[in-house]
Amino acid sequence: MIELILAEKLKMAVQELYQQQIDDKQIQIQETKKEFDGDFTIVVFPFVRLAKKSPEQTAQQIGDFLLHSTEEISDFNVVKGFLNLVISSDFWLTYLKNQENIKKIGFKEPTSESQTILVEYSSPNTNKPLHLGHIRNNLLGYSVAKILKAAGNKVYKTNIVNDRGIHICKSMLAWQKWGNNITPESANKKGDHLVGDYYVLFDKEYKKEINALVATGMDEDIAKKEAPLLKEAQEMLRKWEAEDSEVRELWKTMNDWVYKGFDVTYKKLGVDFDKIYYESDTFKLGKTEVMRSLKENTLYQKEDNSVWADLTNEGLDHKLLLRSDGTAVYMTQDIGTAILRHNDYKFNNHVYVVGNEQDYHFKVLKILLKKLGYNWADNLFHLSYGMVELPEGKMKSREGKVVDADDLIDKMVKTATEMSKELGKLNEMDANEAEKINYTTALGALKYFILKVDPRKTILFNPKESIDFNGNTGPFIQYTYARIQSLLRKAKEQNISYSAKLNIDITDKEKNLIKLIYKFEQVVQEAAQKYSPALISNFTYELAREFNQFYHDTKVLVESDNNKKEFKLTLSDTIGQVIKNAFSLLGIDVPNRM
RNA sequence: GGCCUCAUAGUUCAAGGGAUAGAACAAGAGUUUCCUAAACUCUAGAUUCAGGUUCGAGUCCUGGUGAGGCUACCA
Repeated sequence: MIELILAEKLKMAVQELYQQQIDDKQIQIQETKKEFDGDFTIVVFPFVRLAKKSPEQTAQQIGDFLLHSTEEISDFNVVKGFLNLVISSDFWLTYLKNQENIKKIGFKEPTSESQTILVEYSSPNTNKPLHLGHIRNNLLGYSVAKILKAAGNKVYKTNIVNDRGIHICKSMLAWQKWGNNITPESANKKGDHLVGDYYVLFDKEYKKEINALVATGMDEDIAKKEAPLLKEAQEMLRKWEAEDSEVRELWKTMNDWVYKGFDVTYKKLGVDFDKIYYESDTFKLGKTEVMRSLKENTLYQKEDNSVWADLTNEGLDHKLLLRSDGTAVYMTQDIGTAILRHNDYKFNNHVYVVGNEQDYHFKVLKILLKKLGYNWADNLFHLSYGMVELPEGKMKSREGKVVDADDLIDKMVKTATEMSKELGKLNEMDANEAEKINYTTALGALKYFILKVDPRKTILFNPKESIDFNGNTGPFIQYTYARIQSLLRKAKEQNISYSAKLNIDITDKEKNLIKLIYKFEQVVQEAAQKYSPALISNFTYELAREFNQFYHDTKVLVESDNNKKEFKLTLSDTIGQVIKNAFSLLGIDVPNRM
C-alpha cells in the first residue's frame, strides 16, 4: 500500500532531518483535496515543533527529502502546513496492469486466520407482514454480512424467528373468534397479510374493551390488564407452553401461512440465511439456564414465583426473566438463542442487526450472559440502526400505520416500468427481459435509498414523494454500469481486444479514476470495520460520477492512439467491475443495458 | 423524572480534529449531427444556540433549545 510506504518514508525524513522519533498517531496522510495538485497530503503541523521552523519551511524540507528518497513520488507542492505529494503516473498504471483477477477486485478470501462472524438479521415476528422498517433491517443485515465476507471473514447469516409469545396468540385468538375459518387460499391473500389483519383486529377489539371498562370507572392502566381479550391471549400462551394440542395445531397452521408469505418477500428482496432459528426451539434452553442460575443464586425469585435479575450494581434496573405463571419473556429466549449459537458456531463475533429501540435490551442481554458465566458475551455486538419514520411519526403495525414491504416493492416496480417507457429505453427489447430490467432498477432504487444512509441515523420516508431514479441513486449507478457494458460490447463488435498499458500519458481524470479503483479495497475494509454499507454507497456514487464525467469528455472508441484506446477500455472495464462488486455488497444487481 | 440517540442548504443525504463544509432533489440557465441525455455543464442556497479545549472544531467537552427512543409480567 502506497500510504504505508509514505508513512515509513516520513518517519525516516523526520529522523534524518530533525533527529526525532515519531509514532503513527502523529502521521496524517490523507487524500489531497480536489482543488489542490497532488495525490496524497501530509499534514505537517505535528512536526513544526520538532523542526523549529515555520509550517511552510517544514513542509518544504520534508517534501525535498521524500522526493529524493521515494521513487513513487514524482513531485510535490506546499500550501501552508500541507505537503501535497504527486505520485507518478507510472505507479498508477502499474497498479492497473497488475489487476489480474478483476472479477474479485476489492475482495479478500478467508484464510485459516479468519474470524467467524455471525450476522443476525430480519428476526421477524410471525404475527404480521413485513414493513419498511423490516426492509431496512433485511437490507442492512444482508449487506453487512456480504461486506464482512468480502473483507475476509467467515460469515454466517442467521435469523431468529420470533414465532411464539403473546403477540402471535393475539392474532390466533382474533382469527379463532372472528375468522370463520378463513385461509390465505379462500381469502386469496398472502398468509402474512391475512394473519396481520387479525393482529390489527385484536387490537381494535381490545381497545374497545378497555374503553368500555374505563367507562365503568376503572383506571385505564388497570383496564389494560383486566380486559378479557388480553386475559384470553395470556391463557392461550400458557396453553401453548403447556403444549396444548389444539393451540399448537392452530399456531402451526397460522405460522406456516406467515412463513409462506415471508418467503415471497425475502425472495423479492433477494435476502437469504444460512441458518434459521426458531424461538419456540430456543426458549426452553433459556428457561433451563434461568432455573440453573436461580439455584446458584445469581437470580432471585419473588413471592409470586416470577424470576428476576438484580442489575442495580450495573446501574440498571431489575429485569424480569420468567413471568409469575412460569412463561418465558423475550429476554429469556434471547439468552437461550445466544448460548445455542455459541455452541453451534463458536463465533469470534456476533453481530445483531436490530433497531435502536432495543439498545437497552442488548445492554442487558450482555450483562445477563456474563452473569450466567458466559464471558464470550463480550463478543456480541448490537448493530443498532435508526428507525424508518413517516412524516407523521413512527410506524405502528397494530394501528395499521405502516408502509407495507410488498406494496412498496410493487409500487417501485411500477414506477420503474413507467419511467423506462417514458424514456423509451427498452422499446426494442422483449417483454420478459424488459420486465427483468425494470425490476432490477426498481430494487436498485429502493435498496440504495435505504443503504446510502448511515445505519445509525433515522430515515425519513415520505410515501407521497416517490424514491428518485436520478442523481445520487441506485439507477444512476446502474446506468453507468450499463453504459460501460455497452461500450465494451461495441469494442467487441469492432474486434478490439485490449489490455492495460504502461508508459502512456494519462489525464488527471484518468488518474483519479485509477485512484478510486485503488481505494475500493480500503473502502471495503473500512465498511466492514464500521458495519456500514453507506460507505460502499458513497464510494460507488463518487466512482460513477467521476466515470460519467470522463465518459462525457472522452470518446474512447474513436481514440487514434491504440495504446490509449486500449488503456481506456481497460479502465472502463475495471470500473464496471468495481461497480458490480460494490453493488453486490449492497445486494443490488447491475443490468447490462437499461 | 432518569438514561440513550440525533440536530448541516427549501428537502434528502456526505464530510477519519485539518485547507474555500461536498452531493443529489427541488428552483433557474445551458449541452445531443459524437461510444445510452436515467447523462454532462453553469447559477443561487447550510453547520440549532451560548460557552470551552486546540495552531486549527460541523467533528471533542459543558450547558441551553428542539426531535426521537428506552425506562412493560409486549417483542
